[in-house]
Amino acid sequence: MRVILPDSTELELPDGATGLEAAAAIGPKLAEQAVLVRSNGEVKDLRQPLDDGERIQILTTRDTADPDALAVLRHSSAHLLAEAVRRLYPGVKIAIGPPIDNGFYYDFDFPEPIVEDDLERIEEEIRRELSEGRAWERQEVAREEARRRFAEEDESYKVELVEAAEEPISFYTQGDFTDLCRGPHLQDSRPIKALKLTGLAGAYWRGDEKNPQLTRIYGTAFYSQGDLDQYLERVEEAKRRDHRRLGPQLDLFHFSTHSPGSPLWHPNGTVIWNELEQLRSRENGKRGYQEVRTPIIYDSDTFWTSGHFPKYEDLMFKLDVRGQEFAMKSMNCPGHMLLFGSRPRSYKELPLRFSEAAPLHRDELPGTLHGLLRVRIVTQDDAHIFCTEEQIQDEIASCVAQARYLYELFGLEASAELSTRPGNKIGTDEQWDMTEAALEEAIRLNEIPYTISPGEGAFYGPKIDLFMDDALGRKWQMGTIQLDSQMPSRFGLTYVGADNTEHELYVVHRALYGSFERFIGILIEHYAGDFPYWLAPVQVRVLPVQDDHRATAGEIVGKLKDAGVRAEVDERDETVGKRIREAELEKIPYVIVFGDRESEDSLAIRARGGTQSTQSLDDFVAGLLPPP
RNA sequence: GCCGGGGUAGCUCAGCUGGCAGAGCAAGGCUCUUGUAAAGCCUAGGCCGCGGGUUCGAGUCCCGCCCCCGGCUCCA
Repeated sequence: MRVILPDSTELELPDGATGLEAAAAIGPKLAEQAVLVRSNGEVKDLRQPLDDGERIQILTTRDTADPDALAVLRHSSAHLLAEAVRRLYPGVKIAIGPPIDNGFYYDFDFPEPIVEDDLERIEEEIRRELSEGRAWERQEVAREEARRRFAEEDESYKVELVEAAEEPISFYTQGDFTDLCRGPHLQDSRPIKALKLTGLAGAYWRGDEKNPQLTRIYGTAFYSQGDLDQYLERVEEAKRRDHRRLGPQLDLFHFSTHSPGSPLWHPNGTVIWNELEQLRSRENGKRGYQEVRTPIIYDSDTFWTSGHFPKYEDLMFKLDVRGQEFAMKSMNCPGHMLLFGSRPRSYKELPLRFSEAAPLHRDELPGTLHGLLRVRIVTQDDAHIFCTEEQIQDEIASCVAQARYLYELFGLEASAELSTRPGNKIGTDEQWDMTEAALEEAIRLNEIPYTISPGEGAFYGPKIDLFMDDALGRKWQMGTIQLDSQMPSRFGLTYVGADNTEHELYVVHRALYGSFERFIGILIEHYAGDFPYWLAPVQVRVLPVQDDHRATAGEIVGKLKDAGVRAEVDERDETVGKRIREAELEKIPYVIVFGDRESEDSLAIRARGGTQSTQSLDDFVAGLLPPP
């Protein structure tokens, strides 16, 4: 048989040859450094036979940054971790141990709980394994045999996995440790040059909180110590961008234990909020949205009608109002439904787009709160578009386009997730075909990378969720665009068509920032606090050099303010160097130093970061960019 | 909510096996009249997260609670 190499040359091999044999046929050094085979985007273990005509690429220990090469290294590292834990903690049960984005983990069921300090001795044990050296053997076994072996060892989680495992079922053995595993794995442990256990956490078996909680040990591994050092440095750098650190530091907001999960916005943070609010208002205005204001609290009947109580009751704050139960809204839909239903509606009014940025209160579980990214007061840039069936496609497309425009404005990169029909859907398959296709087309048209989550849509319609990463690479849902016919019918809403009869009404729920809180959190990390000029809380600071420059500096600030610039003077009795340093730490876009050498026709402008120029006041103001 | 780690001055942190609570920066005062990332001197600042317990004595040990951090679950 023959296989095709990356440079398109063909390699003649005996039938059934493995990746390792292919590597050996090319050169002994390649065989020594090989870690896995990639063919058509899939990865294969070196010990598995190749197919005739297969296009293959052999990855080696020198492909240190290749995601597949790293994954295999980390997967093998996870097995070393399991081996170590099994030796150190008799009676432990092992669950699963996959590679993940920045490392790997393995889940265990310990007879006695372990603590963080235990990681050190486990890591030592792994180091010992590494110095002894380990090699991986692959073995394919019958399901019954696999089940028997794990049952004998009392590895109940593995028995469960065997039931669900796809054929062929394979085992990998290193040292005296054998694990059920699809592979691929390294040939031996020599390429693992750097390994570190990074954390300890609880994790539910199979991700279901009804299942027992296991102990997850996180780690990471690299082909070189330098790569590990670099990775740790990147993590440190990311921590410096953390909005929970920068927010209070830049005097944007803080959290108080008197209202957990609800930020208190300082003047600086409020400036940013208001700029975003105005942007929202301008953009919605251009697209035919109408601003509305609806109540924060409603009686319980409303939430039974809307369907929020059956599903979200335990995350809603409830109130006793003179013996009657009320609740604070966790979404704007009910108010907008009531507003729409205040009088009969004609097809001539549709589409009708109501927008409102009202605070929503959600009683999120304490353990889930996370700075601005997960809060109990959520201010969505919400809107509900009431429309006919024929208008759905255009309205969805327009929402996605607006989201894309918005994100590009900030240089943010989003990814989308399309959630399709669930098992308990209502409506016909033809309707779902139509609406799912409409949503997918809108995403594709706007060139947003996306994945499909089959069955994750609401029972009344499919949805698009838009995600972004924080500084540490964690994904957060931002915008959401959801199609719905259920809510209007729950509130008995229809419209009168040209034929003078009532018709089924559709509504598109959409938020594009997602929430102001989360969006600002992401922006802080995205810019690392260096906001673009139009968002910067203080845009220009003027520093008089000596006392007798204060008067003129004050006049310059006055003129800047008249021109709409957020300017202030820093006339504190500190050296110029100190005041510049502080302006830099506060990340103010422009500093103007004003002394004997300057005049209004010739100002010394220092841009954030240190570049200096000389400009007249008028030229400087003319060069400032207005908000988008 | 669950697993693990934390909470000491406005901020960053030290405080060994229980024995008078500390540093740097920030703040306030004074001196200096200042030129593109930190002038000098002085001063003040603490319910050691909250509540209970053990002890002659608790920041330190034990129990409960709150909040924060890393995850899980959940979610904009």
